[in-house]
Amino acid sequence: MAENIVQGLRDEIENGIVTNQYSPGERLDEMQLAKRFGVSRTPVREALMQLSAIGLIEIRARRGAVVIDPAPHRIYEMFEVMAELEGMAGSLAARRHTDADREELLAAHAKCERSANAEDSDTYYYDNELFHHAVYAASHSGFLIEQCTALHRRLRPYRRLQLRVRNRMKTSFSEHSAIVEAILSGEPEVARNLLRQHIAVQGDRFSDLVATLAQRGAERQ
Amino acid sequence: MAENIVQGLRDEIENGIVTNQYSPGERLDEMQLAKRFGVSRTPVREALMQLSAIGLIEIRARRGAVVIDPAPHRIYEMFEVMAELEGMAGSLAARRHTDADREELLAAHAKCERSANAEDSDTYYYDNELFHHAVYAASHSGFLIEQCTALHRRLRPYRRLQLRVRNRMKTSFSEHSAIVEAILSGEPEVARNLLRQHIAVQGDRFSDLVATLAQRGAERQ
DNA sequence: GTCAATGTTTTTGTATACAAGATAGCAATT
DNA sequence: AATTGCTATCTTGTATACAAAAACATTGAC
Repeated sequence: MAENIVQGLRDEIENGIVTNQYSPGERLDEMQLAKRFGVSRTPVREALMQLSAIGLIEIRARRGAVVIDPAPHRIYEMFEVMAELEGMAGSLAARRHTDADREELLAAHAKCERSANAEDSDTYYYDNELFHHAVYAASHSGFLIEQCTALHRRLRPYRRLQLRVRNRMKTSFSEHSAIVEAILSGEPEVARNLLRQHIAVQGDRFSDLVATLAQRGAERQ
Repeated sequence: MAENIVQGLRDEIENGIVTNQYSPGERLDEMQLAKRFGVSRTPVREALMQLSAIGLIEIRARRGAVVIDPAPHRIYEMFEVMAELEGMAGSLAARRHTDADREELLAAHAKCERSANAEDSDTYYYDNELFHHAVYAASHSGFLIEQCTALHRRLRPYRRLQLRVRNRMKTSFSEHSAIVEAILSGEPEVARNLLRQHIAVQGDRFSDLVATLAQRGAERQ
């Protein structure tokens, strides 16, 4: 579990939250986690502290930590900001990408094509992450890459839900094609707008999101 | 120092970093901080953990915490992202602002005018923060407000430095006027672009930034 | 039978103790 | 005189202990 216990705990718990193993609203008991991972409360507390700083859990004074359960409109807002940041990354990528970036982007895009054709949503989910990271990397802005990566992580659970919607994979892939085209042909504003559209949860996609959230809530009961 | 010790320590230390009391690169000794604030190492460690998650300090395994010393180009990247987020806030504000938002914005703008005319850079620094927060608030996107506020905080030390540059206050204020105009007359794209320009560290302003950073470095010696 | 009050238990918050790794200083050898 | 290796000390990382607050249950009264 990594050389650093706290780091490892943080990742482990974060993963548990992202994979819905710890559900939104669930209380995270320090002692329980400590016993489960075979450590004392101290590193557990420090890991929770970090998750709280990231915004994944909330620590209320003397009442312990609970997994944050954001309202649908808040998730919408998060996607809205993500859309803007990815648009920015795409715009910079169109201007700054190197040959190596080009290869990375095309490779990720090819992987997405395979998994989309195979209708394999788990693999597509993973390949899609590769694709987006390739765009971030091509922006060559270290800080932007960090911000995008962090927000992308935080939105993981919902992104996964969205893939359940019918045909979303195919649509997503064809949007990717246009994005690749815009970036590689060096059109910053086109790339920005396409990425914005690609990420934003607009129109029907918002009701889809709310519906899948409700479904997940029901599955938990 | 707040009801929550850890929270208080975090703010206190963060403030120390922002005001350059703890200089970039400086080692933060847990025992020293504990003695200074009259608490044990435990809450100090937890506060440092949080600062590390925010990105203000770096904790290297078994080597303690040091204040992060970002390279100029990284600060530039941070302003670049800030420009984009503020642009987004301005765009949303132009579409969504209420009468109350309008009052807030105009009030903050008037305060800026007074402090700019008085050539009082300390007051202007503060009123300028009010103004930008008024823009964030008018966006009515809770998540965006949080992100903007967090990044704004992190950029505080450099923002302060920039006001030292000759005439920056007057220029800043006249840019504010155009921004207010665009937001209140409901022109999202104009507001976005004006805010982007207002924040971005472009052209001469980048060399000004590097110069003032160097100056501050010299003052520390 | 229900509500309230009090006592118990559980859990968080902080302090301290202990272990292990890193740094620095000193000595010895080349 | 410089470099390397060893030892001592200092600092971090983790565990445990103790205090205080909140949740919970039990008992008694209406």
